[in-house]
Amino acid sequence: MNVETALQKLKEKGYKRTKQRERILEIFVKQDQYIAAKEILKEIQNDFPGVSYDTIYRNLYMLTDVDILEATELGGEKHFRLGCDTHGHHHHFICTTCGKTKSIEFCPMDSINENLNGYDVENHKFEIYGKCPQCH
Amino acid sequence: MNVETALQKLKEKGYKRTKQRERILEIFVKQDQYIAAKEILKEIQNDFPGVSYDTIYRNLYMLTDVDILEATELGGEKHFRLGCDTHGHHHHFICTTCGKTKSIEFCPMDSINENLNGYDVENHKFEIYGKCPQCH
DNA sequence: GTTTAAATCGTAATGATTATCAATTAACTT
DNA sequence: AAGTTAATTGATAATCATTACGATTTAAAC
Ligand SMILES: [Mn+2]
Ligand SMILES: [Mn+2]
Ligand SMILES: [Zn+2]
Ligand SMILES: [Zn+2]
Repeated sequence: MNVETALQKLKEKGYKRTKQRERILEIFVKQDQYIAAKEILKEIQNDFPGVSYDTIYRNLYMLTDVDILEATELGGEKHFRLGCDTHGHHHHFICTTCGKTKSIEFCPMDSINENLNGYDVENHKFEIYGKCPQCH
Repeated sequence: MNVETALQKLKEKGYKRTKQRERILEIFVKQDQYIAAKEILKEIQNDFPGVSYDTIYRNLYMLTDVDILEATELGGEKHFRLGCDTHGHHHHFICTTCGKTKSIEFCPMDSINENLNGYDVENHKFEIYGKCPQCH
């Protein structure tokens, strides 16, 4: 997904177009990896020295909510990345050094034959952690 | 695993037997669910009004390190549970209301045929979240 | 250009986790 | 049983991510 597509999606949902949002989206579009909130803040401060953490988190959560970003918890911090829209539901290998990801086109839920009768499944997480070829 | 077995394991590793450790282990042995650090603190304060958070965390991490406990991140907080030693490597359904778990005797890594050549896999996480029959 | 609700900023509060260090204690030695 | 010592704990403060909030600004609709 590119920045304009994302901003279009936001417009349709009634969100305003702001310079800060554009900038946040640019950061994510550029890199295929999970990024922590403080890294986003740091990056944005180049253009907007006075950005508030409130602005960062509010937007990250909002963008996750409208499925533009994906979130996960890495090393006790929330990390975000641009959602993959080139294919369907899938999972990721995540490099514990640089945060780059590789898609895993396999969902273990499809293979679950455990008896989960009586259980209400709301969500699931399958992530593989390690070193990518560049960091290995 | 029971408290005495766990304490024996600690002894073999050179850790001392303390009342606080016994108490922490008792809590975990009693319940088949993920518990947050602050809940452990609260529980232990009944017997040791002055326990320090340092004692709680140090022990939880140490017990995880020697494979007596398992840890995971739930809702932004570290949670711990007694490791399952009745069967081999497996995963869990986790109730998002009460923290109780159900073993899932299936590991998606066994079914991974993705090409991960050049990637160094260190770890993986597969968890299913939802409501258990009691909380449903 | 006016209006208005959304968004941002500046700043403070919260809450979990980590760190420090003096005092205590379990386990070993004599 | 008393002495020794390193591990452990308690009291407390620091750190760090995240959340909260009122005042100000701004995007976008009219
Ligand atoms: Mn992907
Ligand atoms: Mn289990
Ligand atoms: Zn990498
Ligand atoms: Zn439950």
